[in-house]
Amino acid sequence: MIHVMDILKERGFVEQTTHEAELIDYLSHAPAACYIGFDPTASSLHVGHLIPIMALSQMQKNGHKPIALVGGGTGLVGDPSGKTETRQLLTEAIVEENVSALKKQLSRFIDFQDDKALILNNGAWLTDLKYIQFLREIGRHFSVNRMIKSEGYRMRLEAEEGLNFIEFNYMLLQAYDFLELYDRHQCRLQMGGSDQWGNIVAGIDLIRKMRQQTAFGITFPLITTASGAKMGKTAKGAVWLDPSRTTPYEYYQFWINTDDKDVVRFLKLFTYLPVEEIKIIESLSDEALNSAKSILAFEATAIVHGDEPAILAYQSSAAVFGTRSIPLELLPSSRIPREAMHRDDQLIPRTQMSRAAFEQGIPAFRLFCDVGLVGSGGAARRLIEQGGAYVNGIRISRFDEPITLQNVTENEMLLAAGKKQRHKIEIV
RNA sequence: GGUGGGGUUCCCGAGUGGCCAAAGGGAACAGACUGUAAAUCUGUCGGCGACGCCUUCGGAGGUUCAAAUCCUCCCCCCACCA
Repeated sequence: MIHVMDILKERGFVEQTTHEAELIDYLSHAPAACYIGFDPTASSLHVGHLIPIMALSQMQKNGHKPIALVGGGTGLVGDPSGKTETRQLLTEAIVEENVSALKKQLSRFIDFQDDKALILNNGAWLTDLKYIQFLREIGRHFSVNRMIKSEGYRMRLEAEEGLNFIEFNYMLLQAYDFLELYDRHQCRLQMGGSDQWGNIVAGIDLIRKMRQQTAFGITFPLITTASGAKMGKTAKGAVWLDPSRTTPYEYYQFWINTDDKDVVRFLKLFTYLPVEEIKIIESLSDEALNSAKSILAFEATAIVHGDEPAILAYQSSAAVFGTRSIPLELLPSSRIPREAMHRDDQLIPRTQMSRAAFEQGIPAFRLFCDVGLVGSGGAARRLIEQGGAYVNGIRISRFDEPITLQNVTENEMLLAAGKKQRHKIEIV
C-alpha cells in the first residue's frame, strides 16, 4: 500500500514538512491523529477551505484519524498571519453560530461516526483560561524576539497597519491548541496553509519543551489560479460550499471555468479520482481538455452537494451551453453520466412571469435587471449597448427594445448575458 | 497622555474650494478572436427610461454662490515621544 505521505505529495498537498523521516514513521502506524484548524469567521466554508478539508479526508481514507478543530476560542481573537489588516473581531454569539454551521458542512467530507474522526471546538479549553496561569505555564516558552521575526508577523510589523496585542497572542493560543490535542488525543501532526507555518512550528516547539515529544507539521501550498489570482473568488464574491449561498449549478459553473493549466492540478487536489487516470490528462490540450473540465466540475460538485445535484448541474449546463461528449476511457473512475442523456435544464436560474406582463412588452434592460442577470439598470444598458445581451440566441440591439410574447416559445424564453450567464423565463 | 501623519468609489492609490462621479493601476464585466480556456486588442466600470438629474470621498454639524478639499466636535488607524 502506498504511504499517505506519498499520496499527499503526488496529489500536490505538500508544500513543507517538519522532520520528514520521523513524520513518515508516525504516519506508518494507523490510526495516527492529525488536525487542522478552521476559523469560524463565516457561517459557511468556501472553496478556499477545500485543500485542508480534502487533506483531512485523504488522511481518513488512509486509515488515520482526522481532527477538525473549529476555532470557537481563537475566532474570538483573530489570526493575523499573512493578513494585511486587522481582523474584525467576532462576537461570541456569532462565533458559536458559525461553529455549528461548519460542523455540519465538514460532515460531508469526513465521517465523524464512531470516533473515526473528531470535530472539536477549542473554545472548550480556551475560553476559561486563567491569564496569569497561562502566562506562567505557556507564555514563558515563547521568545518575543523569535516571534517578531516570523514570517506571519513580519509583514504586519513592517506594514503601516501594525499589529495589536490580541493578535500577537494568536500564535500562543494556536500552539496551546496543539498541546491540548496532543494531551487529549495523542495528536502529533498539525496541517495548515503555508501561512500557518509559524503557528504550527510554535506548537511543535511547545510540545517539545513541555512534553519532550516530537510533533510534526505539514503545510499546503497556497493555491492560486494559473493567472495568479487567489482561488475561489468570482465577480459575485467567494464561492461557498453552502448551497443556499452558492447553488450547485453556480458551483459547477465555477469549476467548469477552470483555466486549462489548472485542470490536472485541481483534479488531483479536489477530486478522489486515481492519480494514474489523471496523469493521462496531462497529454491533452486545447479543446480536448474541456471534457476533463466537465468531469472536474462534476466530481467537485458531487463531493460537496451529492451525486444528484451534480448530475443535474451537468445536464443543465449541457442543455444551455451545448453537450460535450465524455469519452468512456477518460477518467474512467468518474461516475459522470457518459451516455447520451436527456437535457434536463432544471437547475438553470429561472424566473416565472405572467403572460400579461409581456403583452405590452417589457423593455429589455428592465427585464435583464429584474431577473438579476445584472445588478442595475445601468449595467443592463451597458450590457445591451455592448452587444452582450441575447434573447433566445438573438442579440438585443436597443437597450429599451420591448420583449414581448413574440419572443416566447413553448412558454419559455432564454436570456443570455455574455458568454457565461443564462437565465430562463417561464410564462405561467 | 503629548506631537505629527492618516481614513477617498470593489482593492491599491492620486486629488487639498469650482474644470470631480473624482487621475492612474489592479480586479471585474462586455465585444472581437475562441473552446463557457489563456493571451492579445477595444470598450465599459455609483444610481436613474439618462447629453440632464440624484447620491457618494470615516461620522455629525458649520462656513461659502460652490466643499472630497476650509472650520468645529466625535469615531478609528499609524509613527514618534511619555
